[in-house]
Amino acid sequence: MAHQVTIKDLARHLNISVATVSRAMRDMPEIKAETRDAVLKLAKEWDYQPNLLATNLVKSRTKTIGVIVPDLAYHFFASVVKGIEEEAIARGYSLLLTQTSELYERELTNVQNLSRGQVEGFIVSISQETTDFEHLKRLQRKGIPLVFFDRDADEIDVPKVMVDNVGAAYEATKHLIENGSKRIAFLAGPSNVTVSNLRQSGYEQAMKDSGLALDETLVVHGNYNLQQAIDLTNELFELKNPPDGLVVVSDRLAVGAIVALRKRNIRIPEDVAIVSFNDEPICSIVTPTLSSVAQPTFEMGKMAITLLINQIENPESLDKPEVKVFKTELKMRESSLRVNK
Amino acid sequence: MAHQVTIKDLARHLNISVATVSRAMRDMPEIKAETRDAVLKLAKEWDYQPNLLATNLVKSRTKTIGVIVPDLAYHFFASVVKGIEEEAIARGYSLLLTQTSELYERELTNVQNLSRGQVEGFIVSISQETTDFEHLKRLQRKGIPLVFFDRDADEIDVPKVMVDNVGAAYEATKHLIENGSKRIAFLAGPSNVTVSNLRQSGYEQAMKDSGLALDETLVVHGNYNLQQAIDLTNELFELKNPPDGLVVVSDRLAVGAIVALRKRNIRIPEDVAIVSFNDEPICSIVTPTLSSVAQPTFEMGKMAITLLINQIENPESLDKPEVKVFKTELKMRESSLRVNK
DNA sequence: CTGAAAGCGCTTACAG
DNA sequence: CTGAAAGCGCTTACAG
Repeated sequence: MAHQVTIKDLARHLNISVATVSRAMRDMPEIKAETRDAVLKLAKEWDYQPNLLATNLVKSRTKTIGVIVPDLAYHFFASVVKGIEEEAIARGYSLLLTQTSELYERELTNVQNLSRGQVEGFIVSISQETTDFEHLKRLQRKGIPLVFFDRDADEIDVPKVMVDNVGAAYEATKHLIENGSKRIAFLAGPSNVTVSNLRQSGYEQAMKDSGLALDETLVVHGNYNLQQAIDLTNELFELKNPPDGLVVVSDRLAVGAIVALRKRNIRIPEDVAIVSFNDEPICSIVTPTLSSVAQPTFEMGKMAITLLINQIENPESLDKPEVKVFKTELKMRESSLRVNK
Repeated sequence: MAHQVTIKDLARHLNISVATVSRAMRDMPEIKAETRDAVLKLAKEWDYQPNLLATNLVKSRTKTIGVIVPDLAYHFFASVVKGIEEEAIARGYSLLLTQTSELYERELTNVQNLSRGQVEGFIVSISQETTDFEHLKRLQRKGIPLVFFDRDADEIDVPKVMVDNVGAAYEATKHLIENGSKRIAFLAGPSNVTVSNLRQSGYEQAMKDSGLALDETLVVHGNYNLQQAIDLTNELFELKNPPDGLVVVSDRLAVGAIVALRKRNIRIPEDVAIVSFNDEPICSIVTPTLSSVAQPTFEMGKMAITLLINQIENPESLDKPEVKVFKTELKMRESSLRVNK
């Protein structure tokens, strides 16, 4: 077929104007039933559907939202995206879904491309590499609505969907302490990722409050790479005075830690108790099963898009941007539960 | 800010025509350097970027490809998508990424929306539920290029990126037989998923060729749900004559089988040897480590988009659509290796 | 080197 | 109930 069929083709064939075809296609009440039926019949026959680019251009609306996440292969992000998607469909919006693979460069081009008229707003969780937020500030300046979830930029004042990372880490650390750990290490993410830093401060607070020593050598930073988690764990357990508890910033890293500990024949939880974050399905599958802090990912996704659509549909609202903080839940499993303390 | 800045705003402010602004923005050689610089300077100052909807509309090109997969939370799909993405970026194309959540309805609306001028072609892996292929045939009729990977529609003759599922399953089954299994069950996917059926026939062929009985009660069908895998495994091991080998259509299901077997205190691989498909990272993490058939996901993604771009850029080519079949590799791990047969 | 005009495929006052 | 015209924000022959 030479070209896609357009409204003009239909109009010519039916000997009516394009305006009438346009109205008939959208079932506008003023169109005579006969005319409408003829248009619809031919449209069906010719597989005609209005070109969205044209429609969006004239309406200056796309009803589309850009979603930018670090990596869809992370269970956490895939799961939040599912929540975003459900609500988007329910409210008649479409999603333009992109991942940055944790690269600043990708984040930049994704934001720029999508902001060229393609989307009405953004939901973003920033990449590990991102330290320059100019591309996001530009959105603000242009008046394009933006919502952060999980990984945000402190200096950008927009609605955010977060969990109480400090409190969650505090609770997780306390849990290890209650189960008899005294020398607790923290396996952190990259030091520029806010989420990791917040969890670290919750950990530190819990240690202090329990009168336990804070040993700087017990806080180690990695990215979200399995092999690096293994290496860092090995380093920790080659210390003269190795830890007897481990708070890990994510399940992904905790699994690395478990693999390393198994190889070293260090028993979990007897020799070292572990708790981590995200409660991915793998927590119930790995041996020993892994204690982890669950986040309400689906609800977080729904909230993120709700806040965004609010901005889109009430642009004049002068309210201070809301920061929604969701409750977490510590799921206790074998890796931290010591039967005999 | 009231509205996004357009080419007209720049033209008016600089007292030149929109045509000149348009040319300057694209660095066309005929524009005087002075003029160009003035335009670029103001564009930068005002954060102007050409509206993509308008550009695409007039060019009748979007340089964008629709990617429709069942679920991005499946490691296999996320990984193929990464391959697609790399190559897309390298060739100057963008991706419109959507997931169907295995729902036919979503697949339908995704295909329809994107085909309204938004993309120049599709890469699709069909959902579990899909049995009606009309929406995809429509793409063909409209001359919109289409490439399948992994899960295809038999009756639609377009380029496909597959692995030799029959051969891979044959090899996997033979491997179990060589390790002493005689009564081997097959934990299949939904009976309308081609990939599952192909693997099943490879399994059956290997059984026959080895002179082993094919017992219909040992072939059970599930979807890709963990709990169902557990249930099906339990059913298999409540048979009077339970299996001593298990070929599982995917790692996701195999993990369910392992969980069920652990609970029943059935030893792996001593009592039952297991091999599955996809070689997800979890295979090296679960206890025992899981033997699995690896597919070159990244290369498959690159091939899929290469075939698609070929179609887009050489629409007149009359070649018969290619079906690229990639080699798999059986990764042998603890779940199938019996030291003493 | 630059501009006026036509056009991409639609929608929407306005008129009749 | 329908059509002609203008316009969404661009690009591109064509003319000068």
